[in-house]
Amino acid sequence: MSLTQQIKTVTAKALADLYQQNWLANDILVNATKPEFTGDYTVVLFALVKTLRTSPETLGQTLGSKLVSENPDLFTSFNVIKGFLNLVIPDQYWEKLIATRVAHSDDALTTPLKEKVMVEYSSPNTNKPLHLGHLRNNFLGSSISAILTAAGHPVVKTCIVNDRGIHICKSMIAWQRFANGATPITTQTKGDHFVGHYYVLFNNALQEEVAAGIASGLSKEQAEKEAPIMKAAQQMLLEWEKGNPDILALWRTMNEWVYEGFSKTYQRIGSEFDKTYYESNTYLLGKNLVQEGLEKKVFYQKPDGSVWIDLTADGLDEKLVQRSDGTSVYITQDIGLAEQKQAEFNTSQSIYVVGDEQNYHFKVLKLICEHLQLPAAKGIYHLSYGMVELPTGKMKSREGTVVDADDLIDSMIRIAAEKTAELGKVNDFTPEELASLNEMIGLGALKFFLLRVDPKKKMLFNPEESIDFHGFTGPFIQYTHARIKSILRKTGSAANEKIMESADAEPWYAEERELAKLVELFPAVIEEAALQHDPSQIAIYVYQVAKTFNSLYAAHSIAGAETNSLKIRRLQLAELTARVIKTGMQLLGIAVPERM
RNA sequence: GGUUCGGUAGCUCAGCUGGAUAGAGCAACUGCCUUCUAAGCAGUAGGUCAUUGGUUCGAAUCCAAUCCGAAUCACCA
Repeated sequence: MSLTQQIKTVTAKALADLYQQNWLANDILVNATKPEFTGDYTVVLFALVKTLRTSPETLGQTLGSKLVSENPDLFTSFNVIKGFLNLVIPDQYWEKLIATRVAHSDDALTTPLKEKVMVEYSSPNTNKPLHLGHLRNNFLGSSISAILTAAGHPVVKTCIVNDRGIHICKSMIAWQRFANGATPITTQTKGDHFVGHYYVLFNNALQEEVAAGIASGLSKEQAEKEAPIMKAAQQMLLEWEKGNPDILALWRTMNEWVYEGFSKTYQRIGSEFDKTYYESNTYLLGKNLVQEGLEKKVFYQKPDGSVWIDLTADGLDEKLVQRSDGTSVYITQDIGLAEQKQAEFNTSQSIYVVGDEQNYHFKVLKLICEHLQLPAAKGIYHLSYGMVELPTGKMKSREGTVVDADDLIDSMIRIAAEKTAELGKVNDFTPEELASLNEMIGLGALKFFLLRVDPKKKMLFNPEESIDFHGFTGPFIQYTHARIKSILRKTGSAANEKIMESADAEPWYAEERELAKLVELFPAVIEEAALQHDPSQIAIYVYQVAKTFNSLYAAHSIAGAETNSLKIRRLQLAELTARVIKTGMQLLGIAVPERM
């Protein structure tokens, strides 16, 4: 149990004894004491005063003395200021805490097994390479999976690849017309970029045709509809659906090129999946559910044959679930896939990591599944995240304002390499070690940058300013880890040393105590991040840990501590800090170096 | 227009189950490397928490209205 939880529990018990009133532990507000006051944790009394009908001062004194006298292992003293009961935790508590923690190899993961959850993320289209927005998605998806795993949930990671549809046909048409048989190999291009290039060529050609159409007197919409290359793409989609072997062969080939490119990027950024679904296999799912919905009278049919659901009672609109020509729409496929995944993995929660532009879609998806009384309905959870914007505004692939994922990663690593060379601290590294370090730092900076912000919020990426290796950044934390490791290499681990218990034990310095408090919090932080589906809480926490350690480092010598017991204490704290940083960063998908 | 989300320091972001004098990083300015890694530490300066009203012992946090911004409301995915 966490320390604050213990404080809440004993406080609730004390209140019950004193006033014969029952409080839930969680009704009691316990905060970290503000630095300007004496104490470590503070019970806020105002809320209690009302029902107990005493003054805050009286309650504080009564409660404080009872708490201290009955829990000598938790509190040494207290003071009451206004409505705040400040409690002082004894040094022995911290002494015991680090001794226990340092003896366990696993700092975070003490939680029992919980329900199985599914995380679906990444979900790329196969007509163009990944960009910055996909990176936020991938980092969030892998991080939240790691966090849930650490919190005790078995996790199934899935990915749905959008491998069919008009957008792929666009790349295919353009390739047929403009490529002259070129391939990623002949052009020495990464496959996803190669295919993306033809998507761009398609749009260029379309623009020209639309311009010509407008010039000849058509409206913009008409011109787009009538453009020959667009018609060709639509024709191709029909052929694909009919199973035209030539089209299917080209489609397979081009998708393979893309997958080859994707897998390189995925490997580099550490995205992996237990199960990959392809839309070409799943897009017909859900059709039977339309029938079922009609029978259950959840859906209704319009005269033209289209099928709808009326969600006005839920505050939404009427929503189409099947076209008048009998083909299914996006939402229908999603219902079908949700069912399939439920049947296959039977998870209690299914988390979809998808941008907030689809908030409405997922609201509808969940509602329809509920109306159909599908087993999957309850567990659907949309982990909605905000768009990544540039100083110039939203990224638009058509306008060429996207930040390409591979390019960005390369440039982050290049900058890391420049910085590493400039500092010259690892000149003895082999070229391989150096490359791996720079990759660690460059990717660490990028991942941390994208994960340190609350997922729900949109965020701004400024290429000039966002690439920073100082302050609240990945490299800062990696650096702190390397720094600790450097000390431990020189002194050896103190994990197995025992601090002599003596009456005149060294008192704890403020910096040491702050660090111990943070270390104590780690499991609770993981729990909360898992509950909120929010990696940024881990990022903020790990940063605090690193910062606090650096303050301690600057204020007190660790290896050269004044006494042996102080030295052991600080070494153990340092070792725990390194471990917390390492596991914490792992939860963000970020590796941490021994030296940098 | 409806719905949803957001507006906190020059910039990027924390804080939001109501609690003590609103915090970090970047940028600016001062100091600190002859012993543990200066990708660091300590400090200065920077705020009408969009606005107005309400709820109460207490509001950045809750409620209402207004202003500004974004997303969405397709027989697209």
